[in-house]
Amino acid sequence: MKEETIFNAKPLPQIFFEQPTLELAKTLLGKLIVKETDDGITAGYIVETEAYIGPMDKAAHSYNNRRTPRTEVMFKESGMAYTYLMHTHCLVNVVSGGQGNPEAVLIRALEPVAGVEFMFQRRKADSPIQLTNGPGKLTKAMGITMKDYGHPLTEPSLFIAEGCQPKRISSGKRIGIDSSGEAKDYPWRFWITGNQFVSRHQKALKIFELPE
DNA sequence: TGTCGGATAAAT
DNA sequence: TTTATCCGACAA
Repeated sequence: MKEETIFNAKPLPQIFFEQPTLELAKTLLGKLIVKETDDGITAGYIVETEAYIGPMDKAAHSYNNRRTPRTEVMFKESGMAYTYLMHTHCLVNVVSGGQGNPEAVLIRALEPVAGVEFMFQRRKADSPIQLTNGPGKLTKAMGITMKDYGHPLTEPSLFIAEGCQPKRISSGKRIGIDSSGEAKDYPWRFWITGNQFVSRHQKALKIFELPE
């Protein structure tokens, strides 16, 4: 698996991104995210996501269809990268919801698969677990920056590929949005049940068993 | 636990 | 011009 998997990894087609945001947030789990830079390739399985459904979600930057230079890409077609800065950190989302409907899925944690040596070069960490177990950590480890804003994830040098199918998915409240009114309790955080690379442990509100 | 960093956008 | 944010490093 590893290098050969990556070498052969092909971007998923556009149609993959054209599913409802909550479905996409779940089906992204276990998929491979791949980034190519001058250093080489890094890749990891997505193990944690959060859905943001702009028009009715107070926690989303695009709440109430708020349209600014920052959120502009969320109004475009599904499958683009929405990167933004949170203090000093870059975070990456997958745009969803279709053109004119500003929704997105935040990538919150990865299980490193390839290019771990490059990740350690970019980030100080004691173990591979610490390398990509948070939304700001994984972008730094993979070299994802604001230059990736608006990049279609169906094409190199930043794309999503087939990975592995999780057996169980947990859902719970999203992280870090405590001042977003009723939206703070929406169960729109998803993670692979039991995975070591998830950013923060939390009691699951619901567990989904997936077919083989 | 708490502080601070320093882009973007809302609130004042 | 001030405050808040989908976070993380470090101090204590």
